[in-house]
Amino acid sequence: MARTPSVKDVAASAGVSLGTVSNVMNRPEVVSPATRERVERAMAELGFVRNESARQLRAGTSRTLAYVMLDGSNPFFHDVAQGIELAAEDADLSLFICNSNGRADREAVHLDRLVQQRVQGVLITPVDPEAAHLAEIGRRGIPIVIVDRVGAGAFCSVAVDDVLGGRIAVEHLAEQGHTRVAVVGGPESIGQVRERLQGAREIWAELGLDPEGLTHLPTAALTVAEGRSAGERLAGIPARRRPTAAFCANDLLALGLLQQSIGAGLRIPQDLAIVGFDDIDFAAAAAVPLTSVRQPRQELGRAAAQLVLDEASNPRHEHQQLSFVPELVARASTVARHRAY
Amino acid sequence: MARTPSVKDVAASAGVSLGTVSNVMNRPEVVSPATRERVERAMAELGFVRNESARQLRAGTSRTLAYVMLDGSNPFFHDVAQGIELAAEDADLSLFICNSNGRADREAVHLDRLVQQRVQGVLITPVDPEAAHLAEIGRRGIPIVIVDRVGAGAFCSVAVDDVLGGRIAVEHLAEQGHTRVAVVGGPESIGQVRERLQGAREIWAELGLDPEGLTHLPTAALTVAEGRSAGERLAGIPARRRPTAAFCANDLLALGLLQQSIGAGLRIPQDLAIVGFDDIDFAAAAAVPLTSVRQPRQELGRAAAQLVLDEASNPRHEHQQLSFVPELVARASTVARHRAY
DNA sequence: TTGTAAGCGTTATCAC
DNA sequence: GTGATAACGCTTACAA
Repeated sequence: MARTPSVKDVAASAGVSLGTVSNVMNRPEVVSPATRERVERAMAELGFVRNESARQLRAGTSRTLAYVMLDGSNPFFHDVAQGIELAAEDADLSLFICNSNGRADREAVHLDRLVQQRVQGVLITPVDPEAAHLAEIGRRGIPIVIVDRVGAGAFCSVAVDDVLGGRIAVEHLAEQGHTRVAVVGGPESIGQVRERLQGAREIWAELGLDPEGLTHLPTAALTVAEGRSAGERLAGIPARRRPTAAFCANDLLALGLLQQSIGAGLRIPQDLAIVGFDDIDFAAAAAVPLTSVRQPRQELGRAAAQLVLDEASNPRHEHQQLSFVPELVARASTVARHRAY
Repeated sequence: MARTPSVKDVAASAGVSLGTVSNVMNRPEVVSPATRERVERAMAELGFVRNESARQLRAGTSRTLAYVMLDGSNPFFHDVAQGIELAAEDADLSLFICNSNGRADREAVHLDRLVQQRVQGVLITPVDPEAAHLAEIGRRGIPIVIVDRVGAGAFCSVAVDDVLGGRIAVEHLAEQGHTRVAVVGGPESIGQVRERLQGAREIWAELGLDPEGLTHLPTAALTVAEGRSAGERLAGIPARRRPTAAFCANDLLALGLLQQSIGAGLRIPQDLAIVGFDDIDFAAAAAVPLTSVRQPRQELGRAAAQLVLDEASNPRHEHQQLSFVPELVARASTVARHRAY
């Protein structure tokens, strides 16, 4: 198979100069219709396709955005990515999707590569928003936006108010009359976990409920398996002290807890009410549809992409912390006789 | 912020020539330890990072693979992508992930872009493996591997045997004593659906069961919502003709059907047994853990990546159709008193 | 061991 | 309206 044709080949084939071919692609209005058509025909015949690397080299920057997600096994992040992709498309950019899987070292490796690619901007849900390698990217002049976490001010960020999310989840449970509630989630090294927990505690205190009634059930990760394990520990608590409701730090935990509880013969929500967080599609699809604190997943991604693009192109860009308001979506896992879906 | 430093800057700063800097990066053994160290210090001081576009331009090809998935909302494809990513990493390549969302036009747009990027290879779960734009890529000399679908022979492909998958699913149900089984899935424009259905019919005939006993419940898509809708239609069938088991063309359908059925008060599997396909993580996490035909998702991706890399680098490469054997994972949705998980 | 120079494909700035 | 030419940053012969 012959080398793929370049502008030079097209120029030769059309009997024009190289610059004219470039003009046909980039400023067609400046070239006469006749030659333009001739060039276009040549391009079609040869099967010419622009070489993006050459373009990038010339332009100094790629036509690419990147998203480094925190956990590829959580659909939440893919929904965020989907939102980013839509915005990227509108700007005619490609999107690199990477997955740190919660590991700082993987994250650093990905970022390294992205800098080499000279991506126009980096969107990231970081393992640790304070990490040095993030600041490093920023110092390089590459726009960077923190997603689903509030940045330190050194970067733009897009997130929902996790404290508020924790508040509305627990407030909802309190409204249903629960006085013993477990907050399920961990590790606390994850900022989202800390803040959702904090919100839960705040509202509990404000409602004047017995501090003993709110317990924290720590988990090692935000996974379905950990949710199941939390369910087992919950079942081990003596009945008169056992929480009648659980607020899980994300939907995966909630789904695991739901499964374990149903398997153990509990009725949801009569014996145990459950609230998740994120409102991934599978939350609504559960056997007992899951009440969840909704994050506008795609919107989060889209907004983040717009911020990064603004930073990339607007010289007067100022960093901003975008905060979305989370919303409680009540379903059957907390409200008896709720419509199934 | 100053322009990001180039090899030239490093060379100047280290007091060596440009070629030497390049040697430090690409054949360090050929340069003396002293100068090497000097160059490395200069690189660190300036914060030098290779420009990947320039490298690519020179090399003629990028260090990038691409995966075009069929449905971003189905975790199955993300698991495949994860397998690809692992293999890509081993080969020190980056991975572009695109999503056609089942639309041929989006697929074509993505492929266009990937050709412009001069990706080393394309992995794709195509809307239609016979589509002209696929052949086009191949003609360009870009290695291409069909994932989760058997290619026409013009390409490599990696898939499980979907016909066999359909067979083992329905055979399992027959073994449980079911004589009225619904096969849920569509549209039939999707090859996977056709073949799984075909397998179901084959084994049904071979087992000598009443042909009337196997019905096809078509759906408009392979989604949770369509699964629910199928459940409603199922419920509408008069009890003495109503299937006692359902084989769904994928897990999303099965999850939707499961949810709807439980909501309608059916006991699973006593009133309705359900088998899915893919064995995504959420299948095991369902309230009634879902029996499913397991595809080795990561393995599929990994194998596909290896094929594409072989095609990219091995001049004596020959196209091959890799076929994995699907495996039934029996859980509580078909087997009463099955361990919960 | 190190330096020099050509070239990858594109775009933009000039003359013509 | 069109053509020649330099430049982007890197790699790799080949020369010193």
